[in-house]
Amino acid sequence: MGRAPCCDKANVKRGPWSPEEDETLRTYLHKHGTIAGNWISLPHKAGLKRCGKSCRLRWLNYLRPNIKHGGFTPEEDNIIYTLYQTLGSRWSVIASQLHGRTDNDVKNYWNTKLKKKVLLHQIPSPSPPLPSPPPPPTFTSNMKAEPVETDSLIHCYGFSVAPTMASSSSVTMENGSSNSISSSLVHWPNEEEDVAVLLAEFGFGSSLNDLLTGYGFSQVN
DNA sequence: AAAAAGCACAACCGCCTATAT
DNA sequence: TATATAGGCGGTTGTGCTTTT
Repeated sequence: MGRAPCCDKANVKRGPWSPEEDETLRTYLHKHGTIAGNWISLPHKAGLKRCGKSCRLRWLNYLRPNIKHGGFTPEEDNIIYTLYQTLGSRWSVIASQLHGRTDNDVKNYWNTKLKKKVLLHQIPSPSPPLPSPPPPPTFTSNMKAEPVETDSLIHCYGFSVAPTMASSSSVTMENGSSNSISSSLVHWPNEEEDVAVLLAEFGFGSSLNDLLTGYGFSQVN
């Protein structure tokens, strides 16, 4: 049995949002907030003939305050390119490092413009090519993290990055052998959200310093 | 001026994950 | 522990605008 659809597609409006619908959604969310109730029931409560997912997307990508559209700066180009090289197409993580940008915006920008710029070498390569990450391990037990504080500043592609907490964990493989995984919460300067995925995903079997060095970071004392 | 092609971006689709029951 | 459900995400498509022929 497949998953039940999130809404009755025959009875919801699709396609571009009208200014009236935008205003209805904006007014409702200003009054009730985005966490009151849930997105699925929101359209009915707000009086919209839309799928809840569509409302969520419209709010997050267009109506939310402080959203920036278009006009990406060269600095933003570099950030996107750098993070794309490191993380791949993890647009939500990349967008979280750019104030006011949405994952959809960054994704569209990459697919329509930035990718071509890179092919035409209009974006300077910021560092030697990154090594291929090892394949992700398969876990058979829960990880136990042991936080290790580190206060070293690290430089990468022109960014100063401070790993606020490194952790090493013991993991048992399917074949019974054990190994360790290093991860770090990386805080981008002037950003509220940490990039926890940067090292955790690829860090299997290496120390934190080995990882950082391997990915083009150089330590600054 | 009209048609075709290209482009930008909003929106949808379906899968995966987290969480509640 | 299993199942159902909502949220979140990345890939893809649709649509309208602009540029080219």
